[in-house]
Amino acid sequence: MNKSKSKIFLVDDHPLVREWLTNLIHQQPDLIVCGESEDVPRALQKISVIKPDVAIVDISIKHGSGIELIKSLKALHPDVAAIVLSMHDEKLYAERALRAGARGYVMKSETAKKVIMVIRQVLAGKIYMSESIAAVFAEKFVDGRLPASGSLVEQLSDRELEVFQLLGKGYETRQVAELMKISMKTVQAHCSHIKEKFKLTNAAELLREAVRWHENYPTS
Amino acid sequence: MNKSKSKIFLVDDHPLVREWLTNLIHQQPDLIVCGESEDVPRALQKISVIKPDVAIVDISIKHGSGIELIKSLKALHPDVAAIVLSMHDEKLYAERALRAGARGYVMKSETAKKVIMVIRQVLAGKIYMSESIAAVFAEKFVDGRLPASGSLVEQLSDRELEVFQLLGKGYETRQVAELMKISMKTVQAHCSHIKEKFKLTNAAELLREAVRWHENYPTS
DNA sequence: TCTCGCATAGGGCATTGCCCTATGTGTTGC
DNA sequence: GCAACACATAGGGCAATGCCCTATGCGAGA
Repeated sequence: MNKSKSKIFLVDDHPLVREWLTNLIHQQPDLIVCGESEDVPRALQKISVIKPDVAIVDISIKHGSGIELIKSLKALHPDVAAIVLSMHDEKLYAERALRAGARGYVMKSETAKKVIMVIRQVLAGKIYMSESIAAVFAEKFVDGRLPASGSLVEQLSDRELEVFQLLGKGYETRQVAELMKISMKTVQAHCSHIKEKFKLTNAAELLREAVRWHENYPTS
Repeated sequence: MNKSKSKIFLVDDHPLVREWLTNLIHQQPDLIVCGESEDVPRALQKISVIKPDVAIVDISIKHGSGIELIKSLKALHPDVAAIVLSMHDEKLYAERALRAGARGYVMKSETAKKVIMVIRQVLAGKIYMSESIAAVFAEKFVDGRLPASGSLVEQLSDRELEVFQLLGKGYETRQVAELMKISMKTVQAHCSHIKEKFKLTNAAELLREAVRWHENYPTS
């Protein structure tokens, strides 16, 4: 049955990007786009029906983060290989994504050729990451303990980072809770942990740092 | 000379997006991509030679912001109409972009059809913005006649500005009150007035604006 | 003088911040 | 395989703050 094409599912809230990917993939004789979705809940729903071979996921999608989707995928559909397609610099998210279970990480600034190459590698059972990310991983293997050599933000857990980003956009605690679909209490707990990690003493300083960071690394 | 197509110049550091736009534009009989660039300096250089009709600019490009590019374009090549194509929520940047001289603002989450529509509107000499952004502008025109030239901060009274700056530094209301040797109640009143003037709805947004302003205009 | 913006501040209720506790779930280490 | 740990989740409870309304004194203009 070599005739059957490998099925790719797209999760991205930019129609632009979905169109581009669809075109690109349909130019390949052995690949086909079997579905797409704009948000996490519908992505999970469709994927459980369609059972694609690969899911290409944008990190910063509406209604839940791409990282959460990848974790869910790994738990619910371990046969579906996730590839992250992000517009963000890989240093910020690649490690989190791969830890969450992604099998590839490509930036949107890469060429079309490379995207296809990554899909093929992942279909072949390999994991793709850029040389620079591979170097970071290797270093951490050798070194062992990782005392957050880069920015403090790397010390944050995935959910803490999400809260931090939303705060940076100017959302209140209540709004963050609604967006993340969790209790305000949990958001407050995340805030508390972020403050500990960053050695901040009050909510105003947390807000300031979140906004500062957001100014330098705008997300979605 | 109806044969000559309108020339579009692309400034975006994502090859993906440039490819997509090029394809899209070349499907139109009256439009053509006349050049592209990944960063601000080379964009300015090429534009001064090519003299396109429209420049489509990503806000968050490497090596200088899109806003700065638009300001330069307006100063150096006022005949080149700038359209911002951003992946960021318009509330965050649309106003800044339009103030800087952009004649259109489209999010990358819009459809291809809309992008082309905006290009055509701008070529026709119109300014395009979404309904929600237009509403914000209209409100500001009707409600408060804005000195426009320069920052909104000029609308603030002296004490309000002091509060605003201290908030931007990450002080809490209580600390601001202590530093200014006034009651917390007064600080809250100042905050309330600032929020009115800036049309902010809650304390988190006020904090965000204060920090942003502080980042751009550091005081003492 | 009357009005208007500004700075000051209190009252009062809803909301939030902040500290403590707690549970379930992975992961890591032995 | 069990213990320890980090993480995500969330409730309880009190103090602090946010936010709306009201109020006073002051100076600048009409």
